[in-house]
Formats: sequence, structure tokens, C-alpha cells
Amino acid sequence: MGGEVGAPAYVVLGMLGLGPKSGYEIKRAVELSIRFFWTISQAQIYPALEQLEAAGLVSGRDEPRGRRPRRIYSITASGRGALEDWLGRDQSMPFELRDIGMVKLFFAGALGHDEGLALLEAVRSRSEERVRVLQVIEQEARAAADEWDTYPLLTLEMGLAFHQAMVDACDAFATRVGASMGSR
Amino acid sequence: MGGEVGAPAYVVLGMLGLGPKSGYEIKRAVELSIRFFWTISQAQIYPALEQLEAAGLVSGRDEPRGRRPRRIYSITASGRGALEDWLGRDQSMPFELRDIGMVKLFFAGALGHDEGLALLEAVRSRSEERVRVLQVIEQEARAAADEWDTYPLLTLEMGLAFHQAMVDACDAFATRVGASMGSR
DNA sequence: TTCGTCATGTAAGAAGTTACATGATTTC
DNA sequence: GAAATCATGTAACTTCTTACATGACGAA
Repeated sequence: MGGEVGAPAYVVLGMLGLGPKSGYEIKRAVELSIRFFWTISQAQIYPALEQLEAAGLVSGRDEPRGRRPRRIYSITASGRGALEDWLGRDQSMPFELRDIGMVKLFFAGALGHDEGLALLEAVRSRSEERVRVLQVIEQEARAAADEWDTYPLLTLEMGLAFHQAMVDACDAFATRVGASMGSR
Repeated sequence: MGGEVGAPAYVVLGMLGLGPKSGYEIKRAVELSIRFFWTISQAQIYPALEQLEAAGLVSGRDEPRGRRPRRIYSITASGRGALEDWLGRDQSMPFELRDIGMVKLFFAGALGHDEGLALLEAVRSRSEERVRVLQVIEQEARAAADEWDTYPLLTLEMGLAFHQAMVDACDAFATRVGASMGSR
């Protein structure tokens, strides 16, 4: 009792490990960085912050901007310990993928030839689009340098690599089936 | 009113499109095929079957095995129509990835050099393991031939391709950082 | 003065999982 | 005769999302 914080709380803790932030800023930071492999809603953040503070892993202080209330949280020494501990624990890290697109492809045999290929193209272009977005972020990241240090850059590269792999798999399949696809 | 079935129900419908099955068999079929990109629990399947039957998309008939009760569901003509319709709708197909491993990697800067590399290795070996499992399934699939027709095989290849891409990204990073990794 | 952003908080609901309950049949 | 598998069903719980409520500040 007392302890036992879940994954969302550790994500919040991790973000505070990069620097003091308000709940609002944490939400923004997630949107700007890990959103492609983790999401968190506002309604999770504020309770998580309370939990973390109660456990002594973060400390918050009020820093209102004018008359607008604001509370900035910082990671504590024991919070840093808990974070490192969590990162180090080789607890099960299930790769959770929930993809309607792949499900549909799996069932695409129920479709006619052309409709099947249209579905394939939809899945392909979805990943292609994701690759484009990630490439833009990559440009900005390399320009900004420090903000995105090596590990965040790695997760970016991983996202790029596997969506590119999906595009390639679609193209290989289309070639096998003998359809023209992806003009690029 | 009546309609408006969700994704889980369509997954059940898709499985019945491959042949009549009991709820129990549907669960098993999911475990044997799409489990890497979709899961469904027993507690979802039986209500979904009721829903689908009420909507006239499947029809169930009792086929007890001895004294053990059993209900086999078959897709109806209008069920097949609804399935094709769903597969064809280019409704948003968000790629939902929820991966604690990548989250941890993102925050790995909080760790020392060695601990960071250990985490990297954990993520790498997780995907490598998945590649191994998928390769075994691929062998069986190519041997069994018909059961796994082209589209299911495609989703298999996609899984293989992107986990291999993750492994490669880990190796590339490890090389960049100048550590020896992945002896393969 | 209106709109977008900053900022926090929560109530209600959807979606999904776990766990239990029950019992027949098959396999070792 | 014990254990695994077949088979269905559901109650309770957790987790997460959506939506609303409130209000200050800055820019147009």
C-alpha cells in the first residue's frame, strides 16, 4: 500500500526526469515525443502527479503566472532512483500492437482482387505517410541537436525503420501478385 | 438501434467468414493467427456473437458433442456483405502501438552507459525472439499451404519485416555507440 | 472582444481484462 | 482418477477516453 504506481505514472516521472514541468507541459511533451508509441490523456496525468507526490518521487510547488494558477513538479532524488529502477527492471515489456489495418489485410481474401489491392494500398500509404512525418521530425531533431539526445533519436529511427519495413513488405507483396504499386 | 457493431464483432465476423466455428474455436483461431496484432478475450466473443446474430449477420445452431453443449455459428449472406463492406470502408485505420520498451529506451539517458546498453539489448532480444517465433510459423504456413493463403501470409511477412527492422535499428545504434552487440 | 492557448480538474462512460462458475470429455 | 482440454457464460474490476466545467492570459 502506498507504492505500486503503474506505467502511466512512470511515463510522467520520466518526463519530469528531463526537467521540471507542469501537468500541461507534460501532456505537450508526450505529444511532441513519444506519441507514436505511447499516449496519455490529461485525465491520467493529474492523478498520477498526486500519486507520485504522495510517494515522494516528485515535489510540486505553485508558480502562478500572474493570476493564473500553475503547479510545477520536479523529480526528487528518490524519484530519480525509482525511475532508474523501473528502467532497469527487465520486467516483461510486451510489444502491444493493435492494428485494424493488419486485421483487415488478414481477412482481405474475402474481397475481390481489386478491392484487396486497394486495401493493401491503404495500409501502405498509411505507413508511408508516417515515414514522411517521422522524417520531418528527424530533420528538426538533428538541427536542434541537444534537446533530442541519442536515445530519443534511436526511438525515432526505430519508428522510421519499421514503418519503412511495412511499406517494403506491401511493395514486395504487390510485386508478387503482379500489380503496379507505389510509383516512388 | 440495431446496427453499429464495433471492431471486435467484425473480427469475429471475419473469422466466421473463414468457416463455421464455435465461440471457443474463434478464440483459438485468433490465438493461432492474428494474435500479434489483435487480441480478443472470451468475455468479448460471446456477447459479440449474440450481437451479430441479432443483426442477422451470422446464424448459430446447436451442435452438442455428446452431452456437452456447443453452438456453431456460420456467416450469412448479409454477414458476408457486411464484412466486405467493412473491409472496403477506408475508415481511419489508426496504427496503435503501445510499447513500454520504446518508452524506456526513450528515457534511457537517465541510465548509466552500461545500464542503457542492457536495456537496448533487452529490447533487441525481444524483437529477435519474435522474429524467431514468426519464422517457425512461416515454415509451418508454407508447408500447410492452403490454410494460410496469400493475405494471412502477408501479415506474417509484415510482422517479420518490422521486428527485423527493430533488431537492425538496435544494432546500428549499438555500432554507433561503439558497443559490441548481437553476435549473429 | 473574440479566439487560441495556458492551466487544472473531474464525472461519466466505453472498452477490455481477469477471474470465477459450471460441467462434459479426452488423454495420460 | 487426475489433469488437460472443450465449451459457455458472466460479475467485478481496471484502464483509459471523452467531455464538460472553469477561468486567466495574450494576440488579433
